[in-house]
Amino acid sequence: MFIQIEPLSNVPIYEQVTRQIIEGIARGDMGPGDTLPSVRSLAADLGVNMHTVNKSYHELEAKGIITIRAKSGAIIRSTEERALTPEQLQQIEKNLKPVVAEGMVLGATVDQIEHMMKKVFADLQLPAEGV
Amino acid sequence: MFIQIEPLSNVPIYEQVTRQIIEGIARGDMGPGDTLPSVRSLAADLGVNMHTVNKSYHELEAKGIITIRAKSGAIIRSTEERALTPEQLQQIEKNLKPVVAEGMVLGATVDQIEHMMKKVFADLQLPAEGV
Amino acid sequence: MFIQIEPLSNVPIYEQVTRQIIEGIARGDMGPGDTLPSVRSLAADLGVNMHTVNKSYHELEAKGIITIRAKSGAIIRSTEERALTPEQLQQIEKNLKPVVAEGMVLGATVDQIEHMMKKVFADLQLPAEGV
Amino acid sequence: MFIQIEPLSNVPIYEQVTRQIIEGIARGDMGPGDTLPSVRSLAADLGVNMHTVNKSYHELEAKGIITIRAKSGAIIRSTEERALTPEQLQQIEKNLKPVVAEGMVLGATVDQIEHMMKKVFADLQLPAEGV
DNA sequence: GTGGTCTAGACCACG
DNA sequence: GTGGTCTAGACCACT
Repeated sequence: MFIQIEPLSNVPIYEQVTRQIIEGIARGDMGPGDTLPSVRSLAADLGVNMHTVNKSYHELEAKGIITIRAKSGAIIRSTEERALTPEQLQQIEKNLKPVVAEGMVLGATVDQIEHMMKKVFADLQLPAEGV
Repeated sequence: MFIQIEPLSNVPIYEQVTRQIIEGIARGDMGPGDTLPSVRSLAADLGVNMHTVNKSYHELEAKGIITIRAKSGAIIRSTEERALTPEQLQQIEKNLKPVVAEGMVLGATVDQIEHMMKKVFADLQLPAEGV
Repeated sequence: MFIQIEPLSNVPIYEQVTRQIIEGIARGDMGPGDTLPSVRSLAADLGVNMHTVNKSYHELEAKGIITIRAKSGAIIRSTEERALTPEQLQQIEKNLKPVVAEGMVLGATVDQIEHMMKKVFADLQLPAEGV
Repeated sequence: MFIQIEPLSNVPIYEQVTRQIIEGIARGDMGPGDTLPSVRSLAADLGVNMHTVNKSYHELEAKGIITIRAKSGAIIRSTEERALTPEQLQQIEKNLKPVVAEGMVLGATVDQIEHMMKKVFADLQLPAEGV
């Protein structure tokens, strides 16, 4: 598994797990239909408690990214199953805003921020169209 | 003051204050050399605890955005004073990444995310060059 | 067979089987004296484990709805054989209560809930007397 | 507090807590704006673990019935805030169905089931219009 | 072997 | 004092 935990981070461990699984899916490491490792095995891999991973999986389910089949495992949903609601788009904007604002205030130019954006797309192996 | 607190949000109040001050500066509502309201008056305005605003100001100072001078108040530093370090640029990328990744996995297209980016720039009254 | 399994549901598969057999009987698809398919054939039909169907049949027997005779199969009992005890009536009320209460708290009107009730009766092809 | 836990029940404790809080709200024991007891105090009252009550509260939040304000408490939302979606109405029907079907198969008449319905409404102190 | 539930007890951040 | 997070370890139900 490709997940790296930073125990000292302010970001809760379960949130770190959630994010890195999302990034793994975005990157194409895992895709729709694939099964996530069992909560216990992933917990053992990461050296964290089972409940921590469990919470992460339930967060992913709440976001509509995976489906948890009791006693059977967690499966990545297909993009078709996941409807992108206007609320979700708005949420993306809401999440983007403070990051951009802080960057600007710290002295970053629009160009620099867009360059960061390109790097993120590249890291997710996505074509950064027209950026 | 232009700050709106959402008491129901998961985001801590002090963090909401911090972000909105940053957005206010990015938007040009306030600029270098300006003095932030006193901790007490802002706390009274927002109806929150004094300690909450105090924590927010200290967070802004830690980010290098303001300077707190005992008794004379909190002053916004000029952009020249604030050096944009490579570490800070990297931090922006690090903050951008999970937002973008989640958007992609939820089914947003690169175009949609870039559109959100444009809206954020527009909201911050910044020219979105070449986007 | 008319049974549809939803593998993603939180409701255990054996419980889904049990409910749908009950609904089938209520709907009149099958009646007293009829024999349920063998555990093996139904399990094969549904693509589930034999034990799962077996558990469902034993649940139906415990509820007094069918009689399991070793080797000759599971037979639906007649309504006369099944005595409706006061305890069972009370159990119905107990099961109804949380459903109704949640509906009300979520903002449903009495009329809306009664309308749902009518739809359920209609779906079970029963005359909804005086509702 | 009016909650009674049945430790032997198949229904999980956290679910029993959830249901009885919902019934309490439906009954008018508590209303919009009221604060639920803290997870720790309710847990102590009921003789269960804090996490069990915590899970119940989060279930109530997911249903849209309460809002959890971190470090401040859980508040009952007003009915206006809670939009009754068509999905929720359909869910009520889906929950009602197996209960009614089982009643019918066990030999209950439509009248008897509607009588149970009346009793439930009465218990929730609601006018059972035209039933 | 899986996730679900539950307990006990700990430390932290927020207000 | 509140909820949030995390750990450790247990038993159960389902497949």
